Amino acid sequence: MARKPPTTPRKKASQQRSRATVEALVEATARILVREGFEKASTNRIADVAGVSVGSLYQYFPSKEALVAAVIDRHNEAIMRLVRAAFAEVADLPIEKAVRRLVTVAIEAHHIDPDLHRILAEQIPRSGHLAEVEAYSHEIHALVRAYLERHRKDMRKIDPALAAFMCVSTIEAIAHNTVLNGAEMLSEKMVKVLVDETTRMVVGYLR
Amino acid sequence: MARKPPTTPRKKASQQRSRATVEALVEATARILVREGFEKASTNRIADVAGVSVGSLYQYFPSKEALVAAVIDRHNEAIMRLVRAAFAEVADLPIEKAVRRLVTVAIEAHHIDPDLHRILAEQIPRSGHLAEVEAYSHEIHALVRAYLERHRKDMRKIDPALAAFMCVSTIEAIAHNTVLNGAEMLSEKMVKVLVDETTRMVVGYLR
Amino acid sequence: MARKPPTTPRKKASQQRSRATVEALVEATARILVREGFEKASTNRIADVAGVSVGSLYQYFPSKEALVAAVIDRHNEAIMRLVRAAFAEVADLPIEKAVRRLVTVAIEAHHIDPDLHRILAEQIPRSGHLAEVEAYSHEIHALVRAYLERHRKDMRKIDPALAAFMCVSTIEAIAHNTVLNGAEMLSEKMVKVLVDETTRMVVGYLR
Amino acid sequence: MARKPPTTPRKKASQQRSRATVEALVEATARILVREGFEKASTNRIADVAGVSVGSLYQYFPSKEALVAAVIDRHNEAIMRLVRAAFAEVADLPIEKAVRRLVTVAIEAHHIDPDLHRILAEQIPRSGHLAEVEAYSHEIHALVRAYLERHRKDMRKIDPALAAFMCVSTIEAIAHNTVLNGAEMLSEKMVKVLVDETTRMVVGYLR
DNA sequence: CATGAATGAGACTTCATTCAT
DNA sequence: TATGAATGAAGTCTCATTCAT
Repeated sequence: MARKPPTTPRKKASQQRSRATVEALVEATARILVREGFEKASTNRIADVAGVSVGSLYQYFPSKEALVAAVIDRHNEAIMRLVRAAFAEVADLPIEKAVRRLVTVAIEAHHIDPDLHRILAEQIPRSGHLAEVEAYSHEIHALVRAYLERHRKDMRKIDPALAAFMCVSTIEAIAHNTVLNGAEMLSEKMVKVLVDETTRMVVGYLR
Repeated sequence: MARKPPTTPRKKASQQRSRATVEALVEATARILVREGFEKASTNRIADVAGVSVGSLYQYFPSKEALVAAVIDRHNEAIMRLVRAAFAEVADLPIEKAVRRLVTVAIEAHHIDPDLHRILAEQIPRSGHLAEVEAYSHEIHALVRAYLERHRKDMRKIDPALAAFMCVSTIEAIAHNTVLNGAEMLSEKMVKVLVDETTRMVVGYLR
Repeated sequence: MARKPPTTPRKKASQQRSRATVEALVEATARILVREGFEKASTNRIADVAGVSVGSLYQYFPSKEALVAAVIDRHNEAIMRLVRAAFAEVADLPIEKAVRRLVTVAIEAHHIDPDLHRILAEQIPRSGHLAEVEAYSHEIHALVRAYLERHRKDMRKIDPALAAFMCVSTIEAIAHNTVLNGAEMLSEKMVKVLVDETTRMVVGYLR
Repeated sequence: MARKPPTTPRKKASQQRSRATVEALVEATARILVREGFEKASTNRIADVAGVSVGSLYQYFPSKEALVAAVIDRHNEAIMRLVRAAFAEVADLPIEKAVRRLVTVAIEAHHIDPDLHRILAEQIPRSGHLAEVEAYSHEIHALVRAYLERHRKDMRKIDPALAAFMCVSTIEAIAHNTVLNGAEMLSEKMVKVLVDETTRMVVGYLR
């Protein structure tokens, strides 16, 4: 077993069939991860579920890690699409409105695929892709910080980096716990209440 | 779906030698988890590091899971000792003072063994240990809720369970991120700032 | 009570190479059973003798039991080929001739691979293989019973199932003991005498 | 692990407590063999069930094999007590009566502890005690042969050794199959029928 | 390019036996 | 002599990865 197998996709999947295969593999990995857990996600099983041979799997992904990395990436990209859009929307909105929107998006983002989210949260450290994931984290902090600096005059005096850290930590945690803690808190109404509360907490903090 | 191997210790260590062995095994597990990661924590390696034979390992722990469970428990117990003491101290203090103390304790608790904490939080497969961990989580929520109910007259009207959820999520997240984000935020002064900020956020929210 | 690991082959050997591997594994198992006994028949050793890797073994057989089951089956199938042919031959023969032929075949059948036969009879844990073995046993009883019913008019009045039980037990035991008791009783002449005696016993019983 | 550990009892169990311990160990072994199978009969488990420590087990039995051997011996002795008594009773009886009694005893003997009998039949080859067991087998053949020689004038001309082989094989097989085939054939009446039939077969053969 | 048979290191676990107390 | 903790060889089985076809 090679100590550090590469984790970047092997080729550009230039042809159509290739792309379909790659997609099938990533999808199969995600599904197995969610439905059967990390332990069961062997490369043979993944290839099987994807409907291709192990050989083909290794044609496109140099290692199992690379496959998991691709799943992580796909999921994070989906989240980031929501998040980036929300920040664009919100750039000129007043604090209260902006925060409310961002909190809502945070919860929505955790709803994209909660089970996958939970599994990936566990697997990321093992996947050797902390760096990529931290890039997303940094991006979010930067977005928040940019918003805060832009609206600094409507807030109390506070270091923007520190405030960003506080806000991101808080919102992320509440969204995470809300969604991952399962069915008990998922009613429409409950979500609305949580958005209200979180907004109140963050806005109160910033002012 | 999954077979559930037991995760409770196999026999009580009655003699002195036994207790030393058990202790050595748990300690070795924790050390390997921290220094080499979950993947490397094989039963043979654990026994090796503990200076005993695999046979002895299985004399006291019915599975690898049970060993990890013991580590989790030991760590959570250490945290809970701090936390319970803090709540006892704080029971009659006014909100501001109480929150400040609890935030401080949260950060201290994450400092008990930050590396182990990180591993346990990130790298341990949740399945199988959920029960143990949730028990502690519930206890903390209950403690916070009890405090809030006791001091309800000094706060705005708010559902105690909901408020507990908000406060625990927030404080826990900030403490977690503060400690786990590594060396950059660990200065005495920085910690004080973070305690101030978190206290302000939570107190502002409750009033 | 006991978990029941599967004992049926894991996948059909579709390609030629596969079939050779499967064959080699079953053959190796039989050889080790005979030459070194059940205890020595570890999966690693079997794979080794078969000239393949353990991995390949588990590609085709889900457990050690399954391998043993395959050996049993192969042996029983070989026996049953003789036995079925003999019953076909004998269907219309008069009792004396028929019994003589069947006794002879019973001894021949035990000669197919006497050492393997002994091991299978004596040393294989019954649990798990009972089903397969009983199927053959039932088939033999049914064949005998069918013959007896067909020739009922040449015999005394007797329950065919009971008579089948008596005849099969007797013939099987004598053939078994004859062959397994080793070299001392294997002379041509001795076999003839034993066939005579057994025939006399059984025919005398039926008439 | 020593290649060939001794299988004879280590000491004479001269004292009373010793004898009780030895008895408890043999009994525990038999019970585990019957109730949980050979696989579960580990020395630790045996000691546990016997209510003594493993250390004590090895005080009295030099190996697990020796323990199994003791069980085999105890069981065979019990059988042989019946058998010897029966032959004594039968020595001067006419053939028909004698055979009937011996067949009955054979079935009774198999009833002493059928489950243990079945397990032991499997384990004897592994136990390295074939020799002792064959001694019993020889004894039985000798007893039958002696009877046959004594009553030779009431039979057709036949080699006594051969006739003994035929009779023992037949009676043993029928008794074995009758008892081991389980509940379906155990009614009082059925046993009587089987005794009748077996007697008829054997007597018919001898005359 | 695809296939899937083959590989083999290594993980987990058991158990007969020894030996310090 | 009894105890039971400790040992470690050995067994079963999995799975990431390679490579002949």
